Amino acid sequence: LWTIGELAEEFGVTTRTIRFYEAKQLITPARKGVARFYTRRDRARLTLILRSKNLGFTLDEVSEYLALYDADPTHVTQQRHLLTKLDSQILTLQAKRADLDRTLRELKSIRAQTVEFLRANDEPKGE
Amino acid sequence: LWTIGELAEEFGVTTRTIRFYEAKQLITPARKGVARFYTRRDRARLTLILRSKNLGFTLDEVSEYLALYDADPTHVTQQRHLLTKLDSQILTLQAKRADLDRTLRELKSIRAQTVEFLRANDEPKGE
DNA sequence: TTGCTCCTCACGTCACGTGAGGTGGC
DNA sequence: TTGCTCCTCACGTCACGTGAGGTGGC
Repeated sequence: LWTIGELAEEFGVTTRTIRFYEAKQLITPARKGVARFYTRRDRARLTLILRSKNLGFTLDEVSEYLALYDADPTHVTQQRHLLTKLDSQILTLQAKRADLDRTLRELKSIRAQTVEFLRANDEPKGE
Repeated sequence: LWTIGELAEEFGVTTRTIRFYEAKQLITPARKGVARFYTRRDRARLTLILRSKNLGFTLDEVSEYLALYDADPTHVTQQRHLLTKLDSQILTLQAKRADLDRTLRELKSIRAQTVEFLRANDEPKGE
């Protein structure tokens, strides 16, 4: 079991952030007295939350996303619904990756031009 | 020249969003009377703003990013500063892409398992 | 005159940041 | 007793959303 401070430091977020996710019912830690204690499952969910947020999803979307992981594989209709959500999520992420790659190419191009400029205008003061 | 409504529809944002970027001094459209009119330069900046935001940057960061595009290539020290910023931005984006690829692989794995489950449990009702 | 798009406040929302003030166990 | 970490309000902030009420030109 981990304390909120340990988790916060390990994941590079504030304790406020972790408590906020609890208020949104994304994580439900155990209590000993008034203090919170987190299990391995809570840590796994926090990993998924932070990664999803880093990809630009809202906490409502993350909530649905977490449900995909918890999905009970009993009912076929449920699984068909899951498949639809997965496909749409995958398309969204692929579009985002295309944006990201385009921006990276542009930045690298600007970088190359800058390096070339510096090479050309480098004043050999030390000689 | 474009009106704010034309730009909003073309870029899939609200007019409120475009006016907000003006308040943050990211875009400075011309005025005819009280109405705003946007040039090709304004459109180009809006493209960069929206793409950067989609990658998770704040408007303050976008403001710096736009400055990289406008950077006057006259002074060497300025260019060295630009190079530092470019390298840090490139590293950030590469980390983000790693996160994105990891998530995509996981979603595709869950998808494959779901498809397999549906294949195995498919009830041949129509026969 | 009626529609349409434009405008300026201004309050609401989401995801936290940031103190304020207080409690519990080594 | 002093430190440290934990706690619960509660107001502030950022990037807009969402009306409220009003103006201008085809």
